Amino acid sequence: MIKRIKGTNDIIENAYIWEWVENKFRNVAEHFGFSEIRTPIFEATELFDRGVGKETDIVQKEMYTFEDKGGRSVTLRPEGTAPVMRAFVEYNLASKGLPQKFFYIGPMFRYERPQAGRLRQFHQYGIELIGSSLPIADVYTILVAIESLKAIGLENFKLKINSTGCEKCRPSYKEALKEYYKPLLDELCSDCKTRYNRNILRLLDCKRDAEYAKSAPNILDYLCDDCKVHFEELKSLLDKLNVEYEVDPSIVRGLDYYTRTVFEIKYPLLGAQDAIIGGGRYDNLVEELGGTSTPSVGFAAGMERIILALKTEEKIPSFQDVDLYIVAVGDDQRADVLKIAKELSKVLRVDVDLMGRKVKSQFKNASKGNARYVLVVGEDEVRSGLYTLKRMSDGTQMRLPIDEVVKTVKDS
RNA sequence: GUGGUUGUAGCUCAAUUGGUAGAGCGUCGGACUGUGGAUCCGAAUGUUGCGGGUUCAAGCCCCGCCAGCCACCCCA
Repeated sequence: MIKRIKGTNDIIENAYIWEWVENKFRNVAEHFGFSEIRTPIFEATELFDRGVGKETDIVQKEMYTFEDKGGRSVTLRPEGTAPVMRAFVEYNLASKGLPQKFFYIGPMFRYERPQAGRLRQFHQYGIELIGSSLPIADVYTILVAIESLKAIGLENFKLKINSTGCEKCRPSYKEALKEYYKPLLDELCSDCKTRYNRNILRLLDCKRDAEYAKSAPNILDYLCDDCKVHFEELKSLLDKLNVEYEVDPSIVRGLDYYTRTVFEIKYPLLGAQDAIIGGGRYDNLVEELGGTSTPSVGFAAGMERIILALKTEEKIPSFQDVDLYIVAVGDDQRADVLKIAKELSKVLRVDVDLMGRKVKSQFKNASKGNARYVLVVGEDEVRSGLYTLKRMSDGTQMRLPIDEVVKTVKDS
């Protein structure tokens, strides 16, 4: 038997949940003035090397990279921001005026060890707000994130924010961290030892060495004046909007492009993979990709994790499969049933028996499929034009002409 | 990539000191020849995750692989 690839999923009975969540998110993004962008699933490898950062774990060990038949190095996208920004630069979208606001929903690929809430093909919903350096843009982005979660009825999530500074102040902070950790180096875990040189910021969110991180220097004490003002304004705006948040200096994103604001929305009930949204500001990314410097903010939301969270709150709506199941009493009525189904399918969700079942089994089938109504088509009905309509919730029956049937089913 | 743990019917699980695989649910059919969700009766279904080894005999013991889950790691 051929089985699915490790770390991938087939969405079979839950597809309607996905559709429902996607529609809610799409709707929120559009109501905040974002328009959808669809970029390719694979890109030149160089895009992620430069955008996400060569030293990041994503690029170092998690990308699906291969050579195509033309000898190009190609990579299945591990995240959505770099491709959107590539398109922004490639089509010179800045010329249409700023800001540009995009959202996307689609599959991403990372070669990781799978576990619940972490897949090799997973799906993200995200937005990019391109062109504004002001804190109101950060807040707007955070609002879209929160309103998206609220739109699907999610409640037990927590917003955490932090600032990672900019190219002016981050170096001095990194120095301070190196000073702090230098004498501790021997006691750190092996991962942290390599991170010490490669990306010292990541020492802060290591779970094993969390104790050391507690008394480590705090980035907020090292911010330059501009970054400090930006962060203060962000917080005061959030306060004015009554958005609850927690400042958490251990929030360090794993992608190199972040500057200043970073935030995470956590859903603690999910266990180890509890970050359902991650985002922040990336003021240098456009320039890194060869465009003219354009400050931007955005976030990415993990669809699988959000749907898991939704399940813990039992907020998933039930799905009504069928409005009207049309029963053929005898084989002579099969064609009549098809004819009626063809017409009514224009306005109702209909279903019919395709297995040659007897009346009783057709009813059983209608029940199983949660049909709200059953229409019985027998010799009598065809002759008189008066069809038997049964409401399944209480079993009441009536005889009606077809247009009355449609009206009754639609109006209830 | 590291460590731990699990893998038996579509699902949840059972199978004595190794003795040749079973129950509930679900599916399908019948009781009810034009009426569902209840009840009763009946039926079908497994290369015991895969491959090898030990043994007269392996679901059970041993080795390898694969997959799921948990933690690390990573991050959404």
